[in-house]
Amino acid sequence: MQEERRLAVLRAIVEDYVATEEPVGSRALVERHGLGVSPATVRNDMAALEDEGYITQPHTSAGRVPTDKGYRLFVDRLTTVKPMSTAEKRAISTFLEGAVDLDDVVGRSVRLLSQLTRQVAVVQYPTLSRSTVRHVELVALAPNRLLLVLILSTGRVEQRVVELAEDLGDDDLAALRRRVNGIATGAQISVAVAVLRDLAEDPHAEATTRVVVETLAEAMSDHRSDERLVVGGAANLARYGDSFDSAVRPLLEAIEEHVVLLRLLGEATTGGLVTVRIGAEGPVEQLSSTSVVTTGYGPHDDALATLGVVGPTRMDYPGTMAAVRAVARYVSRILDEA
Amino acid sequence: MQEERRLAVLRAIVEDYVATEEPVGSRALVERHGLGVSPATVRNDMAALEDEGYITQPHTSAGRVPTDKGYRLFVDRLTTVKPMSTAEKRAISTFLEGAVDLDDVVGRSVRLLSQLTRQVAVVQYPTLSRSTVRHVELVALAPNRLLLVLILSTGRVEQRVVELAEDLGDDDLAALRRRVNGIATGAQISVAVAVLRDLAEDPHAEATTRVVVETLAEAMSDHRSDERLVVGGAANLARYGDSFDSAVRPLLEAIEEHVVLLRLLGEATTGGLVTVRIGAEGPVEQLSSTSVVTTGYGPHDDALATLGVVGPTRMDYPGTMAAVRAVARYVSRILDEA
DNA sequence: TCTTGGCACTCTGAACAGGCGAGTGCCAAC
DNA sequence: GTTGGCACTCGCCTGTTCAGAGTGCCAAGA
Repeated sequence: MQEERRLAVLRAIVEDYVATEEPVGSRALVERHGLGVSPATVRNDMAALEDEGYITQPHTSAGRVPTDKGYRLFVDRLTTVKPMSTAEKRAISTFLEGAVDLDDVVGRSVRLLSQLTRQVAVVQYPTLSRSTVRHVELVALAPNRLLLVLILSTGRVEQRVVELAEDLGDDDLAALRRRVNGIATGAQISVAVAVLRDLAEDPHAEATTRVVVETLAEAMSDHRSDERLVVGGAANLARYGDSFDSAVRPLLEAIEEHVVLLRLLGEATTGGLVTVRIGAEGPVEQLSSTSVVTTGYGPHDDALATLGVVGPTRMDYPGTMAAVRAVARYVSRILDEA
Repeated sequence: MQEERRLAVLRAIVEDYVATEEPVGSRALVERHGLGVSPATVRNDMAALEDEGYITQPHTSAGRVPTDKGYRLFVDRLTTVKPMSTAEKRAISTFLEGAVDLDDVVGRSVRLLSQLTRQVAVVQYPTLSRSTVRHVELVALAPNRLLLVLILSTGRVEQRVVELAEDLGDDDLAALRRRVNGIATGAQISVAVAVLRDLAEDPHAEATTRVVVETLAEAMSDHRSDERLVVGGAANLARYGDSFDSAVRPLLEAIEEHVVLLRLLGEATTGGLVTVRIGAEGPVEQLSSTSVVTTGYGPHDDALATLGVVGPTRMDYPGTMAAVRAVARYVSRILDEA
């Protein structure tokens, strides 16, 4: 039972610190939370918690602040992800409902997430590799220039221009279009790429066919698109105010470097599970004072990509986790419909 | 001739202040620039410049700092936009050369511009209204669902999904495709929209045709796309360091609010002219300590959109103007080719 | 009439000292 | 195991001092 109270004290410390951004002392703690014991008792508990590494004091005669380990315990054992209110749910769903295409869905998600959490939001575009080809279109820009348009099941559109060695008639173009679509349409990207590559290397095939097919395969396997992501809510960084150098600067730099952000997002998790990485647990050492809350999303509960929030270790974990989970769920549903 | 020297003094003050970020005093001035006169003389000139409002001192017994008016004079009369070195030119051109599509061109331009200027770069997508339709593609997702893909001369692709009241056979689809392309392909957006709208309102036309045509017209006239822009180099804000609240915060907020940024970019200028708006000259009062350097770009010297840089009033104007102009020129050339 | 050296003056920013208060740790009593 | 009491430790705030940078102005010189 002391054990229980100690955890209550830790939870109270975390909550107060997140709210006030100031080290929290024993007196304030008993006053604000109805702990039913005296400050002295709380002090004993605090001393114990400090011994175990869950909290520290910035300096003697200051209140206590949670450590990364403290936040970790808080998230693992003390957090019940609070469900969103129905009003919030409705707001989310109407906000996302109006999207006209994939870009729009992603854009809206970032904005929504950053506004809900008042933090920096990151949304990764759905991966190509697991999606299927919906249609390939070939448009003649000139007799010897072709625009390839690749439309995927996720709603993404890729385009490439190819120069041909020789002019191509309308009939040839139509035949090529039929052929390519015969191969690719409906197939999974990975499969389509393999077949197209084979054809591209077939010495019996026409040069024109080969270059077109090769470019298509390239466009499909181009991992640039896997790595596309959108960031929003950078203005929320302004609220950091203090700790500019230690927190804001590296984060701003990470935001520019999408490669770093991708590492930060990590693997997509499925089934409504939310991943929380606290401080130095993350893969980027410059960001040792920021936490990352992510989850996967995609149609049919297939985690095609990751979305989440980056913020100070001192953040409202329950609220952020709830928001991330909710947005992922609604975005997935929208992708279902499309 | 004193007049001349005074201007030299102003130029020296601006250059030194931009370089050191510190108020510049009379002694430092004569030492660093070979002005050939004594500090006392410079002091007299400074007093005159201050009377005329070109410089101020933050407080008595500090050096001088240029005012907005001072920067204005500097830009108007004292600046010779220094041409880029051939190495820089080549770097720019190879960096932009590798772009595969419009998104890529825009993305690379932002990155390039922000790296060249070490500032926040903004690139607006080419406007729809002046571009022409290259091709319209209709893809049957299901018998009663159609994906419309609209390909424009600028390389932009718009897509929409329409639900049809009744199923559509392959032949009907092909006929519709021919018809729509007959109307739109090659036409200017504004013309195409007008014709399509007419058809959409024609009571004799089939319902299916009408809904498709209507959606297309909508996609074409959708001004969302005019307003799309990409921002990069926010990490450079970290270099502000001081003046966080007065400069960085409002800028971060503006970066999120694309509407504000669009106002900030203003009208696109043609013919290699670079617009410079200094401090409060701009339309956004929160950004009274930031300057904006912009120019128009587009194929065939047709200013379809604006691109530029946002930074502190205390910036390297000659260098920034040169970079903005150079990037605009190269991007325009690339759009020419496409 | 412009330039220059000299000099008194002003103001900022850094460094330092002292007092206040929040918060702790420990101990003895319950 | 809990509680009240008490001495103690620091960080923060305030006030003061001081050096340095830079100015404005004046009188002398070109």
